[in-house]
Amino acid sequence: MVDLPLRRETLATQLASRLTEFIMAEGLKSGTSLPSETSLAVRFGVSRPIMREALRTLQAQGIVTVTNGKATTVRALTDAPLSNFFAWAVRFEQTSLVELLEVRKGLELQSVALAAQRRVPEEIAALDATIAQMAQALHDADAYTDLDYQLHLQIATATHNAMLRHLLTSIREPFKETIREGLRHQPNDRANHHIQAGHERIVAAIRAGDAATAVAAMTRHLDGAITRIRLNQYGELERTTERTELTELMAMTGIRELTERTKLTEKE
Amino acid sequence: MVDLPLRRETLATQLASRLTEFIMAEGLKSGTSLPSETSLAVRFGVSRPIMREALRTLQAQGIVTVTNGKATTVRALTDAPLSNFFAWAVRFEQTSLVELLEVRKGLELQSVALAAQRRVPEEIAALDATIAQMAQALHDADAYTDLDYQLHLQIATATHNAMLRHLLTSIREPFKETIREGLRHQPNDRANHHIQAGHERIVAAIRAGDAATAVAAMTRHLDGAITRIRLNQYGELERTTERTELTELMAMTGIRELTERTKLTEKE
DNA sequence: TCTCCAAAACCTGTCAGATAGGTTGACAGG
DNA sequence: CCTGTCAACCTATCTGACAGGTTTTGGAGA
Repeated sequence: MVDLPLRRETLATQLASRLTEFIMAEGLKSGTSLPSETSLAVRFGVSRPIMREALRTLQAQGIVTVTNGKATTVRALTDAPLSNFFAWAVRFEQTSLVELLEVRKGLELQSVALAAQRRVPEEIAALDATIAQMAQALHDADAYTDLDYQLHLQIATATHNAMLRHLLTSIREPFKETIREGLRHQPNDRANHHIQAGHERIVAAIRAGDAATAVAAMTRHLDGAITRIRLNQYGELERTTERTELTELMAMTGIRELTERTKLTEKE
Repeated sequence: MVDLPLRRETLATQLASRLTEFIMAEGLKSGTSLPSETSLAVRFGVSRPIMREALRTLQAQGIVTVTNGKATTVRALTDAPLSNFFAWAVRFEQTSLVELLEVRKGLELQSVALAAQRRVPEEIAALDATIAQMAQALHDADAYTDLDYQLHLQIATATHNAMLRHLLTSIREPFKETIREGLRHQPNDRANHHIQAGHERIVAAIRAGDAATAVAAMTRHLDGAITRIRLNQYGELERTTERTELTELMAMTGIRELTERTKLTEKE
């Protein structure tokens, strides 16, 4: 006798799978309407509430859009599910921003590399425009943060890899508020100019189509920072030479007390 | 007059947000039980079906586990939502495996780099054990595929970055079946040994704690392959020298007709 | 008094039926 | 041709009920 329970999945869970198969089988493209809840419920032999639970699952997975009054439609791929995931991972404190930043580093490096290889003139122009705006927003933390976000997004777009762009967009969101806070509490001219210089180096390399240099610049922009956090954990902050980069990193990761210590050190 | 619609969100959608806030506010850790659907429905002033729809949303987001008979519990972070996302992106044909492979490259490079820096003796031992098994499974496509998956997972684990591991695990799933198929249809001794040698180089660098070499080895394992796909698109396959690496890549991306052409070329 | 088992209590799973409210298109009237 | 109204259809939400799995508890038996 087997003691393995059969069909442990609820109807709604099974339905969710069936519905995605249904969408695939019918070859429904994004924007296409699904049959009404009632007819779907009849077709799959379940009650309407159960069908609704299944549709909510698909909605949460970003597969369909449900609107009152209209028919449910198939949705184009969005980064909403990814954003949700990263946001929850951080909020639930099962993932630190440092961990996320390490992942982001891998993605950003691949991003600049591909961007340098594939950018078209319009994308270069857009990058230049953003850089110019950033130069004028050096003292406006809010504006600068938004432009920074925009710049990295434009780089990701220049890769012509939608999945990479989705991931970078989503993974960056949890940082956004923290970066802004960091910049607000630390209006440091030297640091700001240093950050801006880094951005310009990256864009210049992309413009030149020089992937290796672009990666190097982005690495300098992100990498050293991560290791310096760890150095600091071992009490070796004082030996760190390039404090401005450290400052930038702290702004990104929201490590406040470290910021305070740096300020003190700098005043001496 | 503003033409912004007011409160377009459904009760269930709003509830999903409220529930995550509720979980956070109560400081519920993974494994903790939530109140019953009925009591939650009463507490938030909605009917039970609506509360169920909200809980299904959280379930789809991987935040809770709903089990018949038991109370709903808060769930530890899983890669299920990510796997879902990547699988759907590929199945819905909005993302190509090449795009996914480019993303994966960024993650894998960061993965080996961190693994080389942070691996502990037990992890080195595990990697060695897997490599040894792979050496003996060179002619068993199924076994080799599983071991390959296991190896990359072990590397990701050695980064001690759970988020990176989640992403790599999830992004790899869509490839799995394709890789297996590729290896099955192409029992090429030279190619197999070449793949195995690449794996051994990677593990050796990790063992030595040499991040740069590890990245180089992983790059050789993944990178050249991507560009060669593009070269082939421009009809320059014949000029490509290292065909075994190309073979490996095709197995990974499931480009079958390319495989056929390579075979023919090799026979000459 | 302690052990064990069965029933009760509680929980999720599912259904039927009904009402409210948003969306669209057709059609009549200006 | 434009406009306003109505009908048809769709999602949003609720009530109430029953089925079936899980845990708890209380009583019978040792």
